[in-house]
Amino acid sequence: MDIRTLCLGILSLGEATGYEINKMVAEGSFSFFSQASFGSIYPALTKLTNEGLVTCRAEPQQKRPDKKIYNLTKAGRETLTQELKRSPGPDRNRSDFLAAVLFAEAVSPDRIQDLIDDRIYEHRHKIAALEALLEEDMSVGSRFVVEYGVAMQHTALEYLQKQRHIFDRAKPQRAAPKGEAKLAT
Amino acid sequence: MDIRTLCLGILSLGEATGYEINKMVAEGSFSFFSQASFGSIYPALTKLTNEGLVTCRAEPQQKRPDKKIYNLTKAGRETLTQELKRSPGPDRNRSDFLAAVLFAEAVSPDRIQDLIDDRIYEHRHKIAALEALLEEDMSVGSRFVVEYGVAMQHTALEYLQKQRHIFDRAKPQRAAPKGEAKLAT
DNA sequence: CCGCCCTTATATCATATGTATATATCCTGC
DNA sequence: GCAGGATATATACATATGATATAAGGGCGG
Repeated sequence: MDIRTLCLGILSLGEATGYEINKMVAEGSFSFFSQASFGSIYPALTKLTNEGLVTCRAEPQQKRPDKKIYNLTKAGRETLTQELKRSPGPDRNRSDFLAAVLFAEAVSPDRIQDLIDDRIYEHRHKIAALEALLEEDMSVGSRFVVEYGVAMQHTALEYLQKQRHIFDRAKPQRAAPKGEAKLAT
Repeated sequence: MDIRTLCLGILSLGEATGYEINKMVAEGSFSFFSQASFGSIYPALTKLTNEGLVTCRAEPQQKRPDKKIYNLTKAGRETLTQELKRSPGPDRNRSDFLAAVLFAEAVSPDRIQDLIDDRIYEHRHKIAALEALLEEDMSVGSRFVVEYGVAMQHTALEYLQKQRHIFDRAKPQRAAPKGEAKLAT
């Protein structure tokens, strides 16, 4: 799903400005499954406006750039519906933490415990933040997504707590993990 | 973590060609936490070679382009070690599935059950593939990463199985999930 | 037994995206 | 009183993705 479709989807839930979309994606409940920034959101909204998939209404503000409030058009809603008919691509998870653990094993094994302990601390904070968010009112879909996030965070936390000692006496290992197995799909 | 550092990390586990690195990242145990393709790997290796962080040795082949086998240099190993001293950035998870569920709620609620059922099917396959992979020999770090993946897949599967009916009678909802809550970090 | 697709192996190009910065003002906390 | 963050848009630059090119061999179905 590209940023254009993401913007279409967010606007299907109600009008918004580019700034608000960025906030939702960067820190709101959308931050679980998407990621985008000004540099991609503003151009995407401009393009969508030119293509007639969204409308843009400027609201003047004092001593500040005009708010540009975007709304989905009928054509935009149809484009989104078409897009959702296609089966979603696979998840793409990027974790510098897991990479760091795997590489630290070969290069600086002393670092692994710190890496894991810091991560446990972060998971606890994230879980607290998500559970606070769940107190608020939200749609069935939003709650589904946030609770999904909570479940994943809990699993990661428990895994790290259980496994944190497995590297204790491990010597640096040089055996290359092979990529033969067909996991992808 | 950029692709350059990823390549450095993979090469710290043993020499490899660009093609092999791609395979590891696309389908091997690295596919859990990273992703990259030819278009980024080949330029990264070329740049690393020019900077003296890796060496490149060409191995002639018959009727096929020469294999270019890359090795980490001492400088490369030091650069990687330095990089690993910095605390890893937050995970970035992109899930078209979760986005589709959230957006389908507003635009085509009938689609949600199919989306979830397809996803349950995919999770079961992925778990089977990962458990097969665990039968093989691998380093402590690789096993740590793959088992982490299995745990996450199990949680996602169970969550979907438990929650798959919550959308049953849900009407399309328009309430915009707000991005106010401070989750990010 | 012929075509089609997959694998091996490199490489590049157009486009999409992320990072950092620019601009300008107000508010909050120290 | 001032640093830093929030509000709000925008763009330049570097990097990443996805598709395509080249070239040959093997396997499999029709």
